[in-house]
Amino acid sequence: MMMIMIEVKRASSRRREIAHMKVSREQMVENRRRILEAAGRLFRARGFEAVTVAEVMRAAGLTHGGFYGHFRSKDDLIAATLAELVVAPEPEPTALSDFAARYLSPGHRDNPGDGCPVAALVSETIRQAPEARAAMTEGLRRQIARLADGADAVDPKAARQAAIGSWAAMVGAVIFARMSDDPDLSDEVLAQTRAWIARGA
Amino acid sequence: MMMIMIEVKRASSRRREIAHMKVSREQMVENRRRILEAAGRLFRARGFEAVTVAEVMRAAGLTHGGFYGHFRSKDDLIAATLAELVVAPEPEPTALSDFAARYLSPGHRDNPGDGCPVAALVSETIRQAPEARAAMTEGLRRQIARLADGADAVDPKAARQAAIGSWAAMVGAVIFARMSDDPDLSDEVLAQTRAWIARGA
DNA sequence: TACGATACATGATGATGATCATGTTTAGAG
DNA sequence: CTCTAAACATGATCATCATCATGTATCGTA
Repeated sequence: MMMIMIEVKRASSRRREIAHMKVSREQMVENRRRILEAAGRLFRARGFEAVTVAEVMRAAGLTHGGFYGHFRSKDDLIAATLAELVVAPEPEPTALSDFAARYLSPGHRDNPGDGCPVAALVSETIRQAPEARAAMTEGLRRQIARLADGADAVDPKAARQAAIGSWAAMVGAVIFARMSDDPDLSDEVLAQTRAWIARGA
Repeated sequence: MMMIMIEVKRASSRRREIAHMKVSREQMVENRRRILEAAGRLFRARGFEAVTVAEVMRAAGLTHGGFYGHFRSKDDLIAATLAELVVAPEPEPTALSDFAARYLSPGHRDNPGDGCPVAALVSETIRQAPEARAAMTEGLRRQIARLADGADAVDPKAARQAAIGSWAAMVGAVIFARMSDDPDLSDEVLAQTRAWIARGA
């Protein structure tokens, strides 16, 4: 859930130094990583549509022209970013209630850019290209499995039900909390959802 | 949750008949209603960004030029549409479990255009103008109150907690179900969330 | 009944942003 | 050490909108 901050200043000055330069193979790999990292942060913070290709490249310390050397299209970048964010990470086992406590915290609500990509992007992913939906669907499968492992239920069926219900509630609650323009209601949604989940985990 | 279908064909031919015509006061009121109706359907089906002003007007049987006689801007239309969809309707009392059963049905999942505006649009509303967020927040308040009324809980505190937790789970589950490209997983999310809510309602 | 305001149609305008075209330079093959 | 292809920068292009400008015909007032 946390994110490595990249040094934008450094990247920016580096760009000047290496202007008009073919870059080493490892530098290119590093550049691709930066692009995905920047895209992950920007997409989560502002959504797929609102973020421009040029902006992602700038945040990665490059200019817009080089983009199509790394990705076929913006759709391609979106799919790759989702794959990176939701299917690449190794799932760590966690107790469901611990996870819910962190997930439903004001800190998470207030920092979408380095928060859960599902809460930030599921809804938009509905209308994205098949590859993007596939990545998000795979992420959903894994998250359900992970939470079912961390649920203390009597049997696997009950664990899976708790995982699905709790996960839906967590994501819904964070979306509500981010949308609300009333801070008290926002806090209440987080706290009550957490209590509601604890009651049945 | 249901919607009145407007006769697009009829509206379209009517447009031809009344080309270049100042319209009666009641016709203008009717036109505004049609615009909001069309916007409600299109926004829910495809999101705020993907729908163009011209398209809304066309669906309402008019052309793009007249739009600014009714609304100050597209943002203004968005706010007005949300107000219409989520705060205007008179809340009918419903048992929470009955409501959840309808809400978590495949029929609702498969017809966003005449389905719940919250499931379709909360997430995008986070980045909309203050008026839009205010309308959606007010809708959230009312829905929580309505569901709390319909919950059979021992005390009002428990009812409110059940309302918030269940509502977050319902919206999250419908979003998941719409996003999933795996029909089995999609169905499972709906069914399990419904069971999970029933367990604690 | 005549006229002025208005509701809408048609046709710009201007900005934005994805994608392409071209140039420069050096990494890395030979 | 040479050359060539690659990687990125700069500068188009082209489409898509939101919004504005103008014209027309009728509604509703006087």
